Amino acid sequence: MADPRWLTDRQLKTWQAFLAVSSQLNRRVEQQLRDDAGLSHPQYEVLARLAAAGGALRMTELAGAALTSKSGLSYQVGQLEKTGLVGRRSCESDDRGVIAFLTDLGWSQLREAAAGHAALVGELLVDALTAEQFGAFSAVLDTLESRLRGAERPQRTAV
Amino acid sequence: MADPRWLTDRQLKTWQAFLAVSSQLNRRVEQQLRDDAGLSHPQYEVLARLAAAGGALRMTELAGAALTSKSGLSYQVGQLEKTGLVGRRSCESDDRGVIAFLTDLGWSQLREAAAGHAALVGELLVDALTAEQFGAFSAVLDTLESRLRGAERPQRTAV
DNA sequence: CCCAGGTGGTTCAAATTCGAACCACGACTT
DNA sequence: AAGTCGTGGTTCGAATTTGAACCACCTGGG
Repeated sequence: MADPRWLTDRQLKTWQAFLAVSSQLNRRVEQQLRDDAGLSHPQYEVLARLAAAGGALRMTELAGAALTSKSGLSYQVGQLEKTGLVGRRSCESDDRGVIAFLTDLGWSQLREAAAGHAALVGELLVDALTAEQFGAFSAVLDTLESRLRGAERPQRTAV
Repeated sequence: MADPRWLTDRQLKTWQAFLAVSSQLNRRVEQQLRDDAGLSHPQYEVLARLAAAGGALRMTELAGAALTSKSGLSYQVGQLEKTGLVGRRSCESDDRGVIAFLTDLGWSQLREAAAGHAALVGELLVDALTAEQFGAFSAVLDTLESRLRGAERPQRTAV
């Protein structure tokens, strides 16, 4: 193979900044959720998704954005079940299916955690940027997201 | 406390897109490194930092951008030592210190992994965006990074 | 009806992660 | 020189993560 591709300093620096920001943001959010509501970030995500879907969702749908693996999801839902924030019931139309749903306790815990979470994200991500920057950032993420979704395993470089 | 802050749909969606992109990118990179060179992403980061510093660095410096905790770093360096990619020697000027350094094998493994890594990051992050988008993205990350570094624990919301 | 193949979820073992506790040493006081 | 405090790294146990193996069930074809 010919001359392999290299990244410019700027490109490399950007990539590293992305990693650093990502790691730091996660750390902060994790800490806030832990302190405010005793939840881990993955757990909060589960609750939030359930709430966004009206309170119940099939496991597969929950696994959607793949913030975690299938088994990881099973584990977290298991933890949330132990603490009584969600419950499981089987799916009527498909006996294999399992539906996770928010309990009353789950709803209220989520409500509590959500305020602090929104405040933190607002502070770290929104307030830190100008409206213009935020718009550009948002657009870039959309682009990247769809690009990433598209080619799971780009074996072929064919255009 | 008065009316808690809420995020707009757009803001929330952006935050979620960030999480998704971050998670997906990590997954891809992890897979490439594993396939190409049998390294995990944290391990690659260690090698890359060592190389960037000329081949050796103190543990503390390595822990720098906090992609992992102190103990996590100890663990990974331990793994790399087992496979012979790095070595440890004590620091002359400070007996507490430990200096990790790249072995010859480490250099060559890194060289191999680096090409594929650069290609992948180039493809997923650089090629996916217009030059203009990339510039904006880069600027935003710089802003966020410095903002995150600044206030470790924003107890006070004072403006 | 029965079988092959695919999907939805869980379970298992192994690897990794984190924070807390810990040890050894340097720096500064007295 | 002894004492105290802060720093650099490692070690420990507990929690989490992952992919692979597995089981139960649906779907389509004989």
